[in-house]
Amino acid sequence: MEIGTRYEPKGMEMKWYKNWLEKGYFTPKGSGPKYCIVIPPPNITGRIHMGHALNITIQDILSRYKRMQGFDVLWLPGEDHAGIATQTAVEKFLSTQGKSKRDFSREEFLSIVWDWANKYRTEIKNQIMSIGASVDWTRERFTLDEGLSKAVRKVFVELYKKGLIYKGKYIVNWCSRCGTVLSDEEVEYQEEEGTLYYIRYPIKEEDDFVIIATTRPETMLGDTAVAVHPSDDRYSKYVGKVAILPLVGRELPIIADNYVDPSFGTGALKVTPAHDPHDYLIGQRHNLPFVDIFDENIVVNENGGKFKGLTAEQARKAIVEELELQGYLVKVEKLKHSVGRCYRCDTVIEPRLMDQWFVSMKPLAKRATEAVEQDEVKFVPERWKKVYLNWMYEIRDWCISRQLWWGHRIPVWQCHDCGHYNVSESEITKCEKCGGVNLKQDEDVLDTWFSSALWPFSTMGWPEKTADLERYYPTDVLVTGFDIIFFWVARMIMMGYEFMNEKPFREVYIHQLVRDKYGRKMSKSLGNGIDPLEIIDEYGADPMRFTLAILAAQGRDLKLDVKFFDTYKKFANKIWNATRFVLMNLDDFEKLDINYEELSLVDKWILSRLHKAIQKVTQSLDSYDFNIAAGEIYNFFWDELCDWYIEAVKNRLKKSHRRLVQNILVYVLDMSLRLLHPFMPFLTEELWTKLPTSGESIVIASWPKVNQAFIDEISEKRFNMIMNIIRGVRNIRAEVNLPQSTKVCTFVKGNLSEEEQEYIKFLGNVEDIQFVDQRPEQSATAYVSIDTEVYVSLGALIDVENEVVRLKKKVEKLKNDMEKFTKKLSDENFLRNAPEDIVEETKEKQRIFHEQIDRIEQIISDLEAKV
RNA sequence: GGGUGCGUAGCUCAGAGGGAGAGCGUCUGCCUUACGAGCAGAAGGUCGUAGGUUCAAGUCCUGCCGCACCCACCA
Repeated sequence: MEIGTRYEPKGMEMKWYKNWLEKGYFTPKGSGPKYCIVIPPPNITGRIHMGHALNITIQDILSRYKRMQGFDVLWLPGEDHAGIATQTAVEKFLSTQGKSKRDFSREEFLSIVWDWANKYRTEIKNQIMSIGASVDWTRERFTLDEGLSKAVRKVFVELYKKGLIYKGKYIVNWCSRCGTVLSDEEVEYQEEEGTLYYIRYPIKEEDDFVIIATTRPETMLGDTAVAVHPSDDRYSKYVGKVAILPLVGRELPIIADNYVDPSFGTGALKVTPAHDPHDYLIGQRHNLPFVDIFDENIVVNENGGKFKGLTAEQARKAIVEELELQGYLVKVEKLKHSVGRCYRCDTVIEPRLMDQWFVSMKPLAKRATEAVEQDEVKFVPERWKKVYLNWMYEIRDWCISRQLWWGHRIPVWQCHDCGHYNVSESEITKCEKCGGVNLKQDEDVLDTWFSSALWPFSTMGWPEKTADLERYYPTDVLVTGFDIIFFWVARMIMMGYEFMNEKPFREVYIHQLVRDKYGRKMSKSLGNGIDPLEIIDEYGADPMRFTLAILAAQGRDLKLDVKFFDTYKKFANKIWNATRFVLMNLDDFEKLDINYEELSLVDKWILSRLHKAIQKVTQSLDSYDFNIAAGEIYNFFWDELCDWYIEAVKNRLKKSHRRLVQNILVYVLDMSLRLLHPFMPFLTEELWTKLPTSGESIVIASWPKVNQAFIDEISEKRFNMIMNIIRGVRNIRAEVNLPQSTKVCTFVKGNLSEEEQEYIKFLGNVEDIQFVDQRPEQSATAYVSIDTEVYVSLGALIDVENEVVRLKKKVEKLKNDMEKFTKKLSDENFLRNAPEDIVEETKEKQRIFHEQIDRIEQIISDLEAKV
């Protein structure tokens, strides 16, 4: 069968993907041992990025590997409606058309977002397909599907009934751009250079004052107290007195509270209970008034008097000017402090006192914490366990209401007559408490992560008792990045135990974050993103996948440089051409029952190497060491199979060994392609199906098993020697500047079989091998071991001085290496304490070095005698 | 303040108790009929630093120096 001369991924990939879908390989059969992964649903905000590509590649490697191992694999796909992110994206889109959300009713706006969602879902689906993901599309889910929405409502209602959901007025994080509150996790803190303002607050009816320090002078409009530490002598005389708020005139009690740090600023704190979480607590403790000075756009409201209508920033400027003018401003200092910003739009977060819905987390956290402590749910790499646990130990309540339109509307109908919250899974028209019909559903939607938390079971049909839940829950592994351990992983574990009474997954594999080649986060603003679709287009999905896999060591970051893709595209091409070579030599192929004893040395060598590779790849995949698995197959295929085995058998294919060699080649190639398939599904399918021994599809081919009978240390050792002899011969040619195409003659002291001589002649480009008792004149030393020495006849080309220098260098190196062993062996403690096999091994190595050095030194002194 | 990870070849990174590895880059040869997206050969490292454990330390422990990051606090 003929194939083209170059690896060309275009066209080939989608052809196979369609074929796989038609054959239904990705839909599990529903019987036998199962393996299940649910995909982390991508947001429908746009294109997938490299992080998704890595995430999907890893899951696909696992899925395909397990499928080949005979597991009934379900990899369940879907997308996330991504509340804030999507609404922001749509609003941005509308603004390019000169429109805004306010131009539409809620229903109209939602219909626009639904169009958007449908469009991007299709696009993302295509993108996932183009990577080659073997997901079961017949089970695709979306977080806003009716079924999943039902699950969301049921969970809300049940948590409410258990008293784990409550509504209350607390300080929350407000993003004025998004127009919604955020959970604590959605706020990202950054160190920023700020200013600390020292302001004089006069004492009422006294000619005295206290100085407070603040980074946010504008919030003084909402001050309702001044606080000092109870044991701060500097201020004890003021406690109980009243300060006058400059510019405003409000009377502020001076109170003592332990929260105040006497060493910060002046040790006196202005208390703004409505705009700072700590001040809020102080306000509660001391029963202070709460004065909210901002509206929803963080513009000063009527409580700000003459500053009304100014943004926070403008207000700060105006207030500072005014303070200075009136002599209240004492001094300003630079101060580094951290500022919270919205994780979606980077707007500065304003703490505000608002009435919101919360989930009480401590009760939910209990089992989810124990489960991870006891490794019922295991983190890989293990260090993330600690990160998870630390967060769980300190868990705080979760603000789940969002002032958005896009999402799951909160299933609460408040009665206008009696104020009762009617919490219900379905629309309610009559108040269950007072019977009134004046009900209004809560305007807010739920945090997008609320539905994500249910993903492992809601996608399988919960709350119905479905066959899928029965069979596939709990899932086997969750593959995700560390950045969403708190957002998502922790919450899934909590919800899984709460509603399924069972963990959602046995293991959590945490992979790296993909960064650019300088280690920076890939972002739109930096323009340093690498678009997986462009990479697929230019290099192919298989090389991209292989690149990501081989870089996926268990670290924190994956620094990605586009040039890596080129390297592994070359590898794909190598696989392509190696297969092409094999196929070109199969015109008269006939399958043989191979008798191992009949095999030649190279055959035994490659089979041994193959089975060791099978072992290593299998073990590495079992432990999520994708980089090791990929590296192993890369080296085996390129170095051993292509550069040695195929090179060696080129000659043998012409001879009477042809049949046998064809069979070994096909076998080794077949097994190699299977090992490669999880990494490079398209290429391996394309090539494997062309092999004479192949079946219907490599997707459903069985995973290679290690056959101990093929592991043959003796043949490996012997062929290793042959390789070293050949390298030695080539080396000498390079040393004396002979082209490798120049045939040379060699002399051998020792024993080599006919077959071994054949390899040396063919691969070393050696014309003739003569056996001798000692080194002949005018020859260079290519190889020296205890029982075998190989010399290359150079005739007049030999430069004795050069040869001496070369050998001396070699001896030097050998001596250096031997030194370590000699040292060890002369150490009594080593001999006494080291395990016997190590001592023996060391002695043996030392002996080998010693003899080699002896031999070469003798050769050197012979040569020197002649000069 | 609490925690995590990382310092190994010029670059990017593997390796985690017994002779320092890969890819890229560099240098030298090769128009060898599968592949120049290739083949052969070579140069290049006191494994951040100081101690400790051990017969034996890139590898385990401790301190230090650098670089990232997470959590909490930040008037």
